[in-house]
Amino acid sequence: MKNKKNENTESLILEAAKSIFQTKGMNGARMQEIANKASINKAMLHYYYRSKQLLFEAVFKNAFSLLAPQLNTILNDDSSIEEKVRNFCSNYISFIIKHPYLPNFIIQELNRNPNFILKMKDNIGFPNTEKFKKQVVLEIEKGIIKPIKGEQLFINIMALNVFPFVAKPLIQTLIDVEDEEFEQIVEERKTEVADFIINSIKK
Amino acid sequence: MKNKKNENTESLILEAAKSIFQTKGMNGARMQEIANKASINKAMLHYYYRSKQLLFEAVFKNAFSLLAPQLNTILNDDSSIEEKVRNFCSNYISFIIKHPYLPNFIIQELNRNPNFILKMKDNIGFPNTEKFKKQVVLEIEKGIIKPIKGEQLFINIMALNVFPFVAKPLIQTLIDVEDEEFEQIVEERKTEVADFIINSIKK
DNA sequence: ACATTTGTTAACCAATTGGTTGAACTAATT
DNA sequence: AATTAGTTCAACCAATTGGTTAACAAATGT
Repeated sequence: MKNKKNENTESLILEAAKSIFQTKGMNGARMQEIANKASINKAMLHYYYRSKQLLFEAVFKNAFSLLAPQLNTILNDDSSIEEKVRNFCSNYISFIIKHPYLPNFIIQELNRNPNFILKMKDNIGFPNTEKFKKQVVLEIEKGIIKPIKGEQLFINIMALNVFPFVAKPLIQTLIDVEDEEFEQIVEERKTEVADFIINSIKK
Repeated sequence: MKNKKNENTESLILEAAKSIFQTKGMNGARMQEIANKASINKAMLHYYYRSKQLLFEAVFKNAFSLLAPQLNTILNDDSSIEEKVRNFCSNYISFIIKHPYLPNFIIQELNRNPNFILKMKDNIGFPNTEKFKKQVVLEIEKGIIKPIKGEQLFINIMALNVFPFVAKPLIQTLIDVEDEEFEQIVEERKTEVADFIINSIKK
């Protein structure tokens, strides 16, 4: 076997890189800062990941592979729209509270380099909205929910869940609350958002 | 009087800086690139704005002063909640279509430096949600709308309007549509979002 | 035991980048 | 015409930064 430090160092680097990239972005992150965080020499970053770009891509893929399964719960689950919405809002907000920088990181870096997501699309497990859209059509036909395009409903669900995390500094200042109260408001949204959506679409 | 080129160059720089900063952010922007865009020498940027930081702040304030009045329409207007929501969704989405990079720019840079917004707070015209919150309480008492916290309703309105622009690359890939169709979906949201909100809160 | 591979570091390098300088240019003012 | 004040530029500078190198240390295999 190899040096046992090997695996240790590699994941140590990834963890440090995750933390720096997710808070400062590709452009704001410094290789030296990542090395410091991992308590190793800067040359090691290149030894294990060759370049800043490749290290960044490793972090990004790692982040996206964490997010994708969350989205798939609402897209591929077999329960009713109402159940899915209630489940998703609660679980997804819990998930983001645990990974607060994640959605913003992904959104920001995809804006910086939009065709970067194409590399992800090939992976199995990449979220697909087809099943969800069909289900929306079906429940409308059955008279369970009011007419709405699947795409619009999906965007609304995402927006209501994710936006408070992405725009936290702006929103927090606009509604003039401190951290503690903001966290409480976000916590409330686990059910608040679900109710808001169901109220709107349920017949 | 001074050289008449003066004012011209200064606003030329601001326009170029706006374009570069809003697409690449503070960290991604290069002074040389801004100078190129303005077709002037790099030294001129420092002659008129002293430093990258100050040039950036000028751009940021400019952007924020464009956004603030938009928010104030829904916060300070005297019409009913329903009217305000319908008006705001239509006007705000039209506004962002004209300035597509603006919301993301503001959100991104506030995440990078959260206490930057405090400098804005002093300015008159900084959006304040007090009146809106009172109106929500009032319309609930009158039985016009269902119970909901003003803060939550405000966050929902913002989220549904802004999120598609902020997360465009992600959403567009997830729902698998090309630019043209995405623009059409966004256009639909001028009324779609308003209906969605009203449906949810109207008694 | 010894050679080879793998892991780690300090020092170094070339390119980039924000910022400065001093001279040249322009247009009012005296 | 000379002076003055503001404007513009080419060249330069120091610091930062991603990346490399060469030597050393620690495992591993034979």
